[in-house]
Amino acid sequence: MSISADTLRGHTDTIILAQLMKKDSYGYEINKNVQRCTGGRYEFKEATLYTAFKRLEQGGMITSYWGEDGPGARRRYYAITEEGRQQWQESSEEWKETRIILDALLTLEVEYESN
Amino acid sequence: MSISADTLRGHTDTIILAQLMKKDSYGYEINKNVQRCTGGRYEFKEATLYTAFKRLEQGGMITSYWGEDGPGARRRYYAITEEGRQQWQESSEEWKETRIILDALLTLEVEYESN
DNA sequence: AAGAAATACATTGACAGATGAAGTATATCG
DNA sequence: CGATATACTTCATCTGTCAATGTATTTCTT
Repeated sequence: MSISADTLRGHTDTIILAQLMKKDSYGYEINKNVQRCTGGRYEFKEATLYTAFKRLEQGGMITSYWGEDGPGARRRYYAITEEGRQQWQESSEEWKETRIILDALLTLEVEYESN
Repeated sequence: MSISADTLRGHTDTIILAQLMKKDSYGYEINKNVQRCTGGRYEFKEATLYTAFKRLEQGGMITSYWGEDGPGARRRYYAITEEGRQQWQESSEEWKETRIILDALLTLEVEYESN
């Protein structure tokens, strides 16, 4: 089974931020990581990925720099900012909440209990 | 904390189908149910809700009929079709998969293990 | 009885995120 | 030498969300 994009829509930015929490990285590598982490069930379309980088950079969540000129194609590396770390923190908290709510709404087996 | 719409985008149709799995219902009631189930953390905007009904009906997932003329404003009831039930089944399976994958991607604490 | 609030549905235009498609460039492998 | 992998970029288009606006009825409040 592969995961439809609309289901993950809205999580794109947080997924990228999560990757950058570990270390600076670049588009291609991040996408390979996502593929690996999901057992090949999901990958970003290139346009989605680079659109997200632009959005995140404009929002001050990440900064970018060109990698050293080694062999191979040039890479643009991204680094998460302090603001980005906070954003990731908030988004992943929200995810935990969302998960519970969606369990309730999609299956209707249980009602959501507030704390 | 309330849940941002973008995070739930893509789940709208499945949430509605889940409600209709129980019994026929109408827009206003479904939305009140969603509010109740989420402890007030989420509700559909009206335009979103009625857009979704139209989409689902055009896709053959639901059918609709006007409620009996009782007291109160007229209500358009919706009923889930066999196709809709199958769709709900698939979508909620997908949700279980998605949940695991997003846990991995958003927190990066674990890698997704395929079966 | 008058006015506010709740119930109930519908449409339209604008906006944001995702994406197909196309393009640029280098390195590696057979 | 051609195919494939690596790596980034932009643009036009599509889809779902939603603010705004409108219609209509009933119930609650004073």
